[in-house]
Amino acid sequence: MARHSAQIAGAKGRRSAGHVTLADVARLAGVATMSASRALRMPGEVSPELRRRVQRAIEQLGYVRNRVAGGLAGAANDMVGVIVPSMHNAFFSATLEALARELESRGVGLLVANSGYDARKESDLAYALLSWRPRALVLTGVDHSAKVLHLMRGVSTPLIEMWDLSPRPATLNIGFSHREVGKAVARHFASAGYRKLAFAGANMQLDRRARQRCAGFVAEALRLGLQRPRVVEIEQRAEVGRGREAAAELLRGTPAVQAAAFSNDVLALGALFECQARGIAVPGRLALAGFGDLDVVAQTVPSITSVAPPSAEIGRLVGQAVFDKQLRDRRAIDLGFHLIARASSAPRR
Amino acid sequence: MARHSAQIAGAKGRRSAGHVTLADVARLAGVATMSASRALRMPGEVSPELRRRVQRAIEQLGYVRNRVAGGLAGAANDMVGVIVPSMHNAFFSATLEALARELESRGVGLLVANSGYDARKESDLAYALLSWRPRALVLTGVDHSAKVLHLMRGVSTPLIEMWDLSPRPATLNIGFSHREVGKAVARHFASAGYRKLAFAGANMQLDRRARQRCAGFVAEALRLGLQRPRVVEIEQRAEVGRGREAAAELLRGTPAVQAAAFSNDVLALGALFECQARGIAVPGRLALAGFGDLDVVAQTVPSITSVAPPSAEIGRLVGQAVFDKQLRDRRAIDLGFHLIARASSAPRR
DNA sequence: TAACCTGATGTTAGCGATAACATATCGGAC
DNA sequence: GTCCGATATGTTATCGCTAACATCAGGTTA
Repeated sequence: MARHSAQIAGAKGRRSAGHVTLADVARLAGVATMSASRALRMPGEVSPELRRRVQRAIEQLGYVRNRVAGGLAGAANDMVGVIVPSMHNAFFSATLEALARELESRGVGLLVANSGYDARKESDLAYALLSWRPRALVLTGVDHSAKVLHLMRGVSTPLIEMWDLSPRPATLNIGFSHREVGKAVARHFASAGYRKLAFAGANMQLDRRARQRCAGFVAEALRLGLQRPRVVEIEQRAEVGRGREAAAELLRGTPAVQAAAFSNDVLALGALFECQARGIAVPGRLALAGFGDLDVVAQTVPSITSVAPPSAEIGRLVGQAVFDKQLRDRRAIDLGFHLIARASSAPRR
Repeated sequence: MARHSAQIAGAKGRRSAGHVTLADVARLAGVATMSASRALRMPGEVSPELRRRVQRAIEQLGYVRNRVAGGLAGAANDMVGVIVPSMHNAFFSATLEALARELESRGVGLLVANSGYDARKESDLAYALLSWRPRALVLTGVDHSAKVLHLMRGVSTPLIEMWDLSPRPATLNIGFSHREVGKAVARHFASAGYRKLAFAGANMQLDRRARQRCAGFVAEALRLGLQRPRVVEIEQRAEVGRGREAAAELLRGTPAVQAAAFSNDVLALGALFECQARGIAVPGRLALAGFGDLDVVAQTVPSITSVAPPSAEIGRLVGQAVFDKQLRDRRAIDLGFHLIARASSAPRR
């Protein structure tokens, strides 16, 4: 490790290895390190002359601020850690993008990790992220292993949970009720005249939110006096191919299902394609509804009914909560959702 | 927030604010701070007794390692900065996921930012990421503003460029040739008997890779003696709706286009839906091909021909390059791509 | 028994920045 | 001319950890 940053001083060579430090800048500018630091962080509080000299030295040396050192020294560590179950998922990407935008505007970085819906991995990742001393830790969902909660007890980092609401939140929850989503879809089908319903969900053992949507759907159907919806569980991640299989499965059974809700638009899309391949009329013979309001489901033929979650809104609000203690002290923020009725579930007859 | 984890612990309570430090742990364990540090980082080189005592103290106090301090002290700063044009894009998500997996296995974090295809934003973000002193900086593409390159000159951080190959790489490039992709699609159409070709691309002013695919497509069509393909430029981001519009536009012209390539599967998908809506036979009246090999295009009816980029492979290799200097010294790694012929471009007649 | 390893643990001195405090410097009021 | 306060800059002491070196047993070897 290069340690001799000797600096002949008279001839001001740049350190051969490593980065330029603020002290190097200050030396070149002929001022104290602290003055250089101030010139950078509070340009309004130093003389124009000092500002100019420091600026010139910075450009000359190619100095890049070192936030690691800054973080240690007491300046807030400007980073936020986020764990999502999957980055591949368009929902979470939209949230991440909005969150990143919100944070960037205040010079805060985004440290992301994905748990792959694995609780054990989630707690490992939470530890890893906390070891960077982020300003806040953001987790997806509200059901975490005891290990994660125990971890959080030892540190002063605020925890924010997103994309779901807990019945009894122990920290800030920003999301919406997946149970209500399921109920809304069931009501929608019922009011459009469909009586024989079904629900197909992927990854429901691991994805509590999908499970909740399913439970809400079934409960509401029963409450409305319909027969208990058939539930098809797919033990894998949501993929279009799985949606096709689920649709094939639903079409096999008797009595015939009239309307099927899916835990995810990706599955609903697959179901539509399966119907197209078999020449089954949608919604005539089978009505469909998804979840997520992916760009694509509005454009299919027929277009697919879906529920739009407030993905970007969640990201934005989480970003604000990072900086706003008052906001963080609210226990739960329900951002709601929108059911968007489209051709795939047009009223019967 | 529950704060009173007071720990009467004999006499020595935990510091009222902030986190537990390694010194606290060492004190409780009755050893020197350095010994605790060693017990954590090189458990094989300390006595079992010491390891046990430190471990117990850590559990008792809920100590969480502070990598910020570690980073400053000289241990490699275990973080990698990545800038992608968009997180919403499934291609880059797959790369990020693979990269994250590769890094996590070695305890390295992923600091991500998205530039939104904006060069100015990219250079700002590059600065912000570098200020965390990452182990490496990973950028998407090979065309960066002079500002970014100037920035890199001042620091010792390795730069890795991914998802494209430069004709004269100045740093490690891990990707494939987008020009070759365009050529391959043109050849595929030609060999399937299509003579009148077209290319529709989104965001081509900003997305050099899409531009290259287009250029390759056109060049190859000409080389094969076909007439110059019609090119439709969409001045926005790729969306399914834009694909529908592009298809409508293509179907309007004369002479009739027989086969259309799209810069992105999302557009191709839209084009298929537009054809479905208008009752236009695919591939009978119009053949289609996309790029990206999204999960969904294999399942549509008819399925859509696409080019599969090595998204995950790129992430994996970038992850390896971060740790492997020898790998990094290679200038370019061409991972190639696969054209997957499907029903949407089946041979004519 | 002294000189010499060897392996385990302790001590010291930073890493690069910033908070808190100390010290100019200047103009104006008396 | 002296004293004051306001503003601008410099000094010192950390922040929490780890590299490098120092120390100290306990067992060899001659």
